Amino acid sequence: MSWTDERVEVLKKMWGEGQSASQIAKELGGVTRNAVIGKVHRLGLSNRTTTGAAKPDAKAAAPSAPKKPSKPKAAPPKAAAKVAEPAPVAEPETEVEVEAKPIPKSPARRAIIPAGQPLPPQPSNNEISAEALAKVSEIEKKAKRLTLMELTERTCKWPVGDPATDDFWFCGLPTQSGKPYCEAHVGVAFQPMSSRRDRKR
DNA sequence: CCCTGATTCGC
DNA sequence: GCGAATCAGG
Repeated sequence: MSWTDERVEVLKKMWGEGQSASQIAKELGGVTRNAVIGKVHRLGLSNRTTTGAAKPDAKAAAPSAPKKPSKPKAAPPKAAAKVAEPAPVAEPETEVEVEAKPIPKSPARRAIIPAGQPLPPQPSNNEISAEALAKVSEIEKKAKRLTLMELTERTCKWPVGDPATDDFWFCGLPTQSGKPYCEAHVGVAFQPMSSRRDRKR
């Protein structure tokens, strides 16, 4: 695989969105996360302040080559700008000036749940600790939002949203330990059967 | 152990 | 330029 313009585009986009290198690699396919990281660095976009990492001195000591500030090249000859630019169909338009940039987000709410389908383990307001619930909604902001295909053995499989809706995804955060869910979701998924007071014993 | 990104260096 | 190997941190 090679770094075509499209692939670089995806790389830039996802990296900008804060996706991890491994996720980007999976998305692109045919490359490892190392490749992605290498490319990211070569492209010059690196800083993102996530997990600390940067040890110039370790095994191979070759510190005599400082950084060279990349030259700001402007005006790439290649036609770019295809990001979400739909339908270049021939249009009898007289004005090309269309600066209307509506938010691409159009949540068409239609929460329709197929009857008879077992609902996902969404936390009902039962006896789940308020803390756990709060924690859940908290981490859902940071969820990886994986699709079904992207789930692995160690990604949280907690479903979020309605399966019948567009915004349905899986948490995707790292599982805590052999559990199918991340820490926060484990908290609400596995209730320590508390309500079971020793009835007759 | 799992993950993360950073760096080096042979290709 | 590329990315596996390696390192280092969480």
